[in-house]
Amino acid sequence: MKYAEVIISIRHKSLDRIFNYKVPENLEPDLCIGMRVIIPFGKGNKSYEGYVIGFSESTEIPDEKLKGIISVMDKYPLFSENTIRLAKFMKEKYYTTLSECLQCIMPAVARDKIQRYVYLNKKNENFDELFEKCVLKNNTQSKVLSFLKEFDGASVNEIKLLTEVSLQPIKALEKKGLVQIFDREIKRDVLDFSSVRQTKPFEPTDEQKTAIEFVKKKFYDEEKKPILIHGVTGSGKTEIYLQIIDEVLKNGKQAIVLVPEISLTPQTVGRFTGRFGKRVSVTHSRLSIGERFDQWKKAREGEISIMIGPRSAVFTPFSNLGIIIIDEEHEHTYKSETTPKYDTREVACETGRIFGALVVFGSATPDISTYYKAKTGIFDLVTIKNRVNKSFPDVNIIDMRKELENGNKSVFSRDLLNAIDDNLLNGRQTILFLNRRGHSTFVSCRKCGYVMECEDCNVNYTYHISNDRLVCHYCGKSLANPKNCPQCGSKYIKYFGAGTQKIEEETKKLFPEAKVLRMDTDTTSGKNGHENILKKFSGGEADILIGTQMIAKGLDFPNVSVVGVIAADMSLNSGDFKCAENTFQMLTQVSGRAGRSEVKGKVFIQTYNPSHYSIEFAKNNDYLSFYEHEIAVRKQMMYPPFTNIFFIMFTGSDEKKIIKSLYGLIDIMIKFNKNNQFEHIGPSPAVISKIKNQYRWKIIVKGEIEKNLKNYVLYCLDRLRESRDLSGINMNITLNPVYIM
DNA sequence: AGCACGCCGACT
DNA sequence: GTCGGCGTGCTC
Repeated sequence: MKYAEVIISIRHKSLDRIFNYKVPENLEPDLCIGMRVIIPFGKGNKSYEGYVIGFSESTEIPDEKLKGIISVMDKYPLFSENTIRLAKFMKEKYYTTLSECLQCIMPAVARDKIQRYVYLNKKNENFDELFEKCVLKNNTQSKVLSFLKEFDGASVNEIKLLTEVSLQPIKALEKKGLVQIFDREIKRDVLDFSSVRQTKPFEPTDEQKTAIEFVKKKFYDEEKKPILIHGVTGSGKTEIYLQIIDEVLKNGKQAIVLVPEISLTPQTVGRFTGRFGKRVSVTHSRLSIGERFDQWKKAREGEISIMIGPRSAVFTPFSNLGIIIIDEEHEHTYKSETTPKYDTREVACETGRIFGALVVFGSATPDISTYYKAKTGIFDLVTIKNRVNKSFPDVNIIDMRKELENGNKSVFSRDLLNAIDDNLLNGRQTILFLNRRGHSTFVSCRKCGYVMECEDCNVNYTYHISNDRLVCHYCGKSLANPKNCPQCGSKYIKYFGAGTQKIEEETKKLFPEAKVLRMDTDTTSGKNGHENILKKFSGGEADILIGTQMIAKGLDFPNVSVVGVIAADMSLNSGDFKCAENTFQMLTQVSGRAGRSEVKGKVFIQTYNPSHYSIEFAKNNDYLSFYEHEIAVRKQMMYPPFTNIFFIMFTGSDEKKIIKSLYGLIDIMIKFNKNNQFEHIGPSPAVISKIKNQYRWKIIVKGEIEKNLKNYVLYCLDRLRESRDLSGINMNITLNPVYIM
C-alpha cells in the first residue's frame, strides 16, 4: 500500500502538518506530487481539498486511523518538489501555513471553484431582437447583457462580482437563448500580435555593454549572487534586459520579467514581443482566471519562454528557469498586502537559489535597503550613469511660499504656467503630476467650520466634481454633495486641498485652447482604461496629461518636454520613516518623463520645503549623495536596513477592548524582553484611526535580528491569546511593512 | 476550522 | 434527575 502525504486546505496553525492517506489502487496510476485530492477529514469525514506533497511506502500511523483518498482533482501536477521547497521557505518567512503558501503559488484556478464562462449567443438568429427586448424589459438581465457586451466570455463569478447580480438572471438568459455557458473557456490569446513591430538589438552604449557583459558572465557562474542594475532614468535598462534574455534563451532556459502592475502597459510588453515575438506571454489581474491559467499552462509546457507580469508572475512554472528580472525593484507593490505577505524580491532570490536561476534587480532609484545590500557585497552592483543619447532635464525647484508672498494663490506657480504656455505654442506636450485623486480633499462650512467626514472612517470626504458627490477614499462610500452645511445649515461650503480633478478644472480654465487628459483610478476603470488614455496622449490627441502615481513610471513620450510636480511635499509629510526615500524616488521618476528626445526637458517641482535633502538631491539627479545622506539617517535613527520593524495592528468595533488587549500585549512583551533587545512603541491609534467602523490601534516593535524579532513577537502574541479573550479583534501583523500606518 | 467529549447550572 | 451551555482536544 502506498501512502500520500497530504496538506489539508484549511488555514489553521494546528493543522499545518502532513496527514497520511491511503492511495486506493485504482487512483495510484493517476496520482503525482503536486496534485490536488479530495479527502475525508475529521470526525464527520467532511470532504476537503488536500495537496499531495509526497509519498511513503509505510507509515507509523495505525491502520485503523488511516483513511483513503476519495478522488484526484487534477490531471497534471500544479506544483513541483522545488515549489514545495519554496512554499516551505515562505511559510517560515511570512509565518503562515503551508497550505496558504501552496495556494499562493498555484495558478488562480486552483483557488477558485470550477469556473463557468458566459458567452453572448450571437449565433442565435433572433439574437439582436431578443437582446433589444430584454434590455428594455428586465432591469437585472440588461445589466448582465451590457456587461457581456463589453467583456464577452467573462466567468460567472466575474459577472456576479462586477454587476452584483445573482446566478438566476444569468441562467434565465441562457434559457432565452441569449447566452451560452461553458465549463471550459474558449482559448484566447491575451496578446495582440497583429500590431507588433519586430525590433533588432540596438548597438549598446559602452556603459550598457559593460552591464550586459557583466550579467552574462554571472549567468554562467555556478554561484549566483543577485545583481542590482542601478541605471538612471532613460539609461536603456530594458534594452539591457532584452539582450541578457536573448542569451538566456539561447541556453534553452526561460525568463521571468517582473514589473509593477502600474507599468504593465502594452508599451512595456511591446518592447519584449517586438524582440521575442510569440515566445513572450503576459499575465495580470485584468485577465480572467481562465486566461491566466492558459498562460500558466503555456509556461509549464514550454510553449513560451518569457513571462511578463506583476508580483504573482514570480511563481510562473517554467521547467528550466534561467533568470528573474525585477524591474523598478524599489516599487512597494512588490510586497503583497494579503497573506502570505511575501516580498517578491525575497521570493525571487529564494526561487533563484532553489532553481539555480540568476536574479537581476533594476531601478533608477533603488530601495535604500537594496542598495545597502549591493554596497555590502550581498548583491553585485552595476551602475549606468548616463542616458542614452539624451541629457538630463533642467530641474527647477519652486518655493511656493514665495509665490504666496507675491500674491499668487493659485495651485500653479508663474514659472510653471509660462512653461506650459511656451510648450503649447511649440506644439509640445506637458505632464502634470499630483498624487491625489478627486477634486478637493476636504470640504468644510465657512460659517461654522464643520468638516465633511465619513462617519464610518476617520477620514475627510473627497469631493468629486464629475458626479458632484463626496467620496470616502477608504471605504468607497459616497453621498450627494450637500447644498447646505449639515451642522448649521449655511450655504457657504468651501472646497480645500487640490486633487487631480481640481487641477484639470484649473488647467482648462487657464488654457481653454489646450486639450487636457486626466489619468487616475477614476478615469482608468474598465479593461482598457489605461491603454486608451495613454494611446490618446502618445498619439498627440492631447497637450496636457494630468495624473497620479500611474503617470510617473516608465512611460516614454518623446514629445513631452515639460513636467510639473504640483505638490512635492505631500509624500514628505506622511510621517513614515521612508518619506524622504519615497519623495526622492517619486521626483526622480516623474522628472525622468521629461526630455526623452532631442529637446531638452524642463521639470518644475513646486514645494514648501525647497531645501529638504530629498528635493535637493532629486534636482541634481544625484542618487548616490541621497543614499549616503539617507543611510546615515537610518543608522542614527535605527531604522531599516539597520533594524527590523514589526508592525502589529488590532482592528475591531470595540475600541476599548482593542486598547486593553494591546496594553496586555505590551505587558507580556516587557516580561519576555531579554537584555532589552527589542524596543516597543505604542499602543497608539493608526494614522487612519477608523475604517468602515473598525477602530485601528497599533504597536511597533523594533529589533536588530529579524528571526529573533519574529519569534519574540509571535511568542508574545501566543501568550496573549492564551491569557485573553480576543474574539472580535482582527490582528494584522507585518514585518517591515511598506508603510507604518 | 469543525466536531465530539466533558463538566456545571436551570428546567420538566 | 436531564437538557444544554461552550471550554478543551483531536483530526491521517
